[in-house]
This record gives sequence, structure tokens and C-alpha cells, in this order.
Amino acid sequence: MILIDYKDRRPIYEQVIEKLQQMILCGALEPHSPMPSVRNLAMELSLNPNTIQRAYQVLEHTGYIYTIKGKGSFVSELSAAADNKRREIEGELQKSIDKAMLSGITADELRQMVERCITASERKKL
Amino acid sequence: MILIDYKDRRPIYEQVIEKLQQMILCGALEPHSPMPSVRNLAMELSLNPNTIQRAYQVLEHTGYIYTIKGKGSFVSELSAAADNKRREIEGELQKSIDKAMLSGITADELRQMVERCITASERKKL
DNA sequence: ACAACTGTATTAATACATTTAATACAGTAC
DNA sequence: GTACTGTATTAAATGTATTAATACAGTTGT
Repeated sequence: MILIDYKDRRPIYEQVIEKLQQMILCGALEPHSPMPSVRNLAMELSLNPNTIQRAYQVLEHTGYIYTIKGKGSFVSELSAAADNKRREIEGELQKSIDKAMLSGITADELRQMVERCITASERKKL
Repeated sequence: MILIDYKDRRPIYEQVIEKLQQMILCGALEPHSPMPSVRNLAMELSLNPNTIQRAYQVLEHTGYIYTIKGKGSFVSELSAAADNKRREIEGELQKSIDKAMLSGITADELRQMVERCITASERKKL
């Protein structure tokens, strides 16, 4: 389900956040359904519960899940989360495109790159 | 000339690498002209010479500069460096676009985002 | 030859973020 | 009460980035 990539330079808790965000946004986890418990998910991924706890705190602050003390954490409605994700992605794109333009890559070259990336990304989903 | 952002999560030597790459690729530093010396640039940026040394090592390995011992480091011809930068940028775009597609963002939404980013980026150059 | 500059290499010390570990506390359900 | 939930705290271990202090080798100009 969730795979940790130890060659990835990003911290583990960020990888967990990203994977859970995707599962929520693509519908693999339905709104108001229970998230796995902190301790269970830690067991399943062979991680420390504190690492999962940190990921859940971020997911709650960014509107992906809500928590009821003693009961557990649950998937939120998608609207807020989806907006956050759009802003996050557009921010990343802006940084890459700024770098590209500063390095002498033209807008048309960028559009071609993006089309290639979209095609490659669509192939992966099959 | 080069500004270090201490709020940036990336290490300083990576920021130095990126800025110098941009200056080389956009023509601010001409091929075969001398790079600032390790010690001078360290002084100018208030950094340790080792940090600059590390950046220069990467720039040499990736074809942006070449070094003559005792004489100094010099800007390389652009062809290899420009190709490397294109690959680097397209790799970043691919990652962001993969994330977007996995999160339920459509190809058309992505194209709109990219157009907005290109427009914003062009405005910054004025 | 000498002085002053280049890049390079090495080692140590420091700082910081991440992660694990071991607990403890509070609320909920049966 | 027992067994789950989330939350909080403290300590230890680890890895990376950075600074610092040196040392060595090659080039340039006097």
C-alpha cells in the first residue's frame, strides 16, 4: 500500500504525508472513513509511532483528516484538501519554471516538456 | 550577485550551485572566462571556503566549469551544461506532474497551471 | 628563489533535523 | 476493567551541513 523509499532524500514523515494525501484525493480512502490508527500504521510500515503521529498532525492542519480523541482519525471532505493540493502543485511548477526561464529555456520548450511529461505520466497509470 | 536564503531548506552549497548554473547558462558568465576563486567567493558570501569548494566540484562534474590547477576554474562551453539543465528541469516537472495526476488533477488543469506559471515567470524578468 | 595567488585534501568540532525508543496521560468502547 | 484510540515528553542515536584550521601542489610575476 504505502512504500517508503529510503533512497529518497526527503524525510520519511513527508513521504507518508504525500502518499496518504494521494490516497485521500484519488478516492482510495473515502470521506468520514477511519484512518488506520497511529500505532497500527507504524507497525505495518515498520516505523516508530512518533513518525506517523507527526504525519497525522500535518494532515490534520492541512485539512485532509479530522481527529476525535479516543476514537481515532477520519478522512475529511475533499474540497479543502483538493484546493490545498492544487496550490501546492502549482507552487512546485512555478519554482521549476522560474528556474528554467532563468536558465535560458524558452516558454515553448517548456510547453513541449510538459506535454512529454503528461504523456509519460498517463502511461504509468495504465 | 548571489544571495543565500537561510530560510531555504536546501543546503547552502546547493543554492550556490544553482545560482552559478543560471549565471553561466543565461550568459552572465561567458565561456572560458575565469570563475571567482574559491577563497574570494567564500569571502564575498561570508561562507567557508570548503562550502564553495564543494559547489565547484559538483559544477565541474556536471560540465559547467573546468579547472586548471594553480590557475583557477573557468566557464565551460554551454552545450553540455545546457543539456544537463534541460534534463534536470524536465525531471522536476515529471515529478510534480506525476504527483498531480495521482491526486486527481487532470491534464487540462495542468496545462492551465503551466500557462499561468509561464506568464508569472515572464513578468518577473521585466 | 620568493611571494602571492590558484585548487585540493584532510581532520575535528559544532549544529541541526530526523528517527527511534520508552513512557505517561486522557478519552472512548465493550 | 481492559483494550483500544490520540497526544505529549524526554532521551539517545544517527546523518548531513557547515565551519575551522591546516597542509600540499601548481602557476604567475618579480
